[in-house]
Amino acid sequence: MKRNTWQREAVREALDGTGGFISAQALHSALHASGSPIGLATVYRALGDLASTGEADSLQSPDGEALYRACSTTGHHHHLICRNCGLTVEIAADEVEAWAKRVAGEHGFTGAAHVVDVFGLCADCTAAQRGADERRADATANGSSSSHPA
Amino acid sequence: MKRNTWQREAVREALDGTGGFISAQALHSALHASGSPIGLATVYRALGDLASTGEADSLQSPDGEALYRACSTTGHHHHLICRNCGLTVEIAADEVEAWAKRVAGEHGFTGAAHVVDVFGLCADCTAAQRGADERRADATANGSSSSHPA
DNA sequence: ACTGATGTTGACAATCATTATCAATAGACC
DNA sequence: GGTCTATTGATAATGATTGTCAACATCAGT
Repeated sequence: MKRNTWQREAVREALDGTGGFISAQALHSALHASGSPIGLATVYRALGDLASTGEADSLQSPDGEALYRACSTTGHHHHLICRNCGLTVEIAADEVEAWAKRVAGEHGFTGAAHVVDVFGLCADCTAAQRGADERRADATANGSSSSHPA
Repeated sequence: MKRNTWQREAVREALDGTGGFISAQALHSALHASGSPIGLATVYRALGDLASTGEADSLQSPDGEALYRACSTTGHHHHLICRNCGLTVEIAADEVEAWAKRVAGEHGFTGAAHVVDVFGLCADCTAAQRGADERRADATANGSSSSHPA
């Protein structure tokens, strides 16, 4: 049988209280910081459960960490994520759904699923960044790798 | 200075000889199997280099592994990947590019980048699967998790 | 409220991918 | 060939995640 424990609730609430995506480790730290003695393994389990129930979305950060987020829509949707502050906006993408299905079909693929996420700098971070850029004029290119996203 | 070593060539060729995406570990095993004494660390380094040069694309598998692939187009493109056999088709997605840029703009985001990949079953695997489904009538739902892709 | 069966927890060990270390090696240019 | 130094590779180190298992807490029935 499925039991309700304060630990699971704690994880759910902590996740709700977070604007964007957060890693299991970070969420555990946050909970600890706010006085909860919850164990790391439990956080992982709770997040896994939430993700499989559809109550939370998960994605892989470019450095291989799993990130979770409590989403308002239980249905299908995508994300627009600020790569600086983590602010996340849920977006519908009917066009893209259709496109994915069509492209898959054109190549004989069935059971099409897709991963679609947009990363960028939110308005606030863009402003902050611009300020920073003006202050320092070092033209050093950023060394970030992560080829695929573009 | 940048030196040319047979190791880097070996990795490049092994990657070229692979249809779809492959993990660093798997590529290393493959190289070993074909008699190359190349070291694991070197495979990681070579793949990292290829990825940062744009000669290879990389993405995160749902279980947190980094997968690499030698792509014909050095420019920007996306992938249609068979989740069963790994067959990969490169696809252009101008519509999606435009969509991503527009959505980002609508929410005040700048520097929009995106991750767009379509997973499915290729024609061959679909056929094979259908055959298998007919043979066994166990209606057990698949237990796969991985919430987000849809 | 009491109790028993069992789902759940949490500390820790184990695993797995990836990165760092560093002495030995081998390209590139003379 | 000789020198300089980027590169290699065996191994240790790191970091995220999962497995283990005894102790515990929850829920249903009383």
